[in-house]
Amino acid sequence: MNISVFGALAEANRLDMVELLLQGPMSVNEIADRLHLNQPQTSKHLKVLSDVGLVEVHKVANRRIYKLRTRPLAELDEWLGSFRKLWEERFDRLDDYLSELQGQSDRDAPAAP
Amino acid sequence: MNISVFGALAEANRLDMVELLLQGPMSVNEIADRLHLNQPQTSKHLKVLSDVGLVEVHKVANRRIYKLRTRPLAELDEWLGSFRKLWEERFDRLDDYLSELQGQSDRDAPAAP
DNA sequence: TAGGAATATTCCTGTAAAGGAATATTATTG
DNA sequence: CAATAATATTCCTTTACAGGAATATTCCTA
Repeated sequence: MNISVFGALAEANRLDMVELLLQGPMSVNEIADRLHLNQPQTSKHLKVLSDVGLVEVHKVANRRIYKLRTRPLAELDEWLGSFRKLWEERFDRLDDYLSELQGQSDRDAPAAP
Repeated sequence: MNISVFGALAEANRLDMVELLLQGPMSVNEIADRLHLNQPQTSKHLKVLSDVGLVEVHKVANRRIYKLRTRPLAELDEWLGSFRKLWEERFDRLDDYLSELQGQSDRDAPAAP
């Protein structure tokens, strides 16, 4: 898992951008307008997103069209896969750990409290 | 989506902690040892994880056992769901957007320059 | 209750990063 | 080529935060 993706998404405006771009590719000014940001900030944030591969740019005449890239999100999804069993199957090794802590002596453990 | 989760995971040691805790609940010193961190740093990072709900603590005698919480990860998974179609079905609204930009006038567009 | 684990907290410092404002750059169009 | 639209970059200031070191706290045990 590329940790920089988390860093990029850890900023509110950038998270908004990513969600906005779900609607489709968009120019800088369009993004700025929709999110009520000024243009320089928008460009800066887009650069961060671009650096971590969350968006790609396409030059079209005067404008730069930013488009969401699926790859990093797919990788995030994959990473989450390791954890998915945590909530799909009941996962609670706490009890195991606790009895392990106590020297796992008492063989006849009590039922679930 | 709670953005603070991204913030918490945006730090390498904390990401390591979360992945480590996938193996099961663990005490502070155990975590510190395994990740080659000192105890104070470990406690600090665990506090951050705890504040965003990624872990929960159980007091056992002298120790504090930290355990992964599924909720925020499940929510992250759910959030990702909005994007999942991006890579599952082909998703490329760029062409649509481009022709939309050009006023969709010229029906017979030229090939790539 | 004193001593000692296990853990949390505080203080300090350096650094990364966000926002504002101004300016530079690139490309279009007349 | 001049003027202008669209976007990127730079400079500055402020703030958040990670790491180190020291210390406080909590809880067990003899």
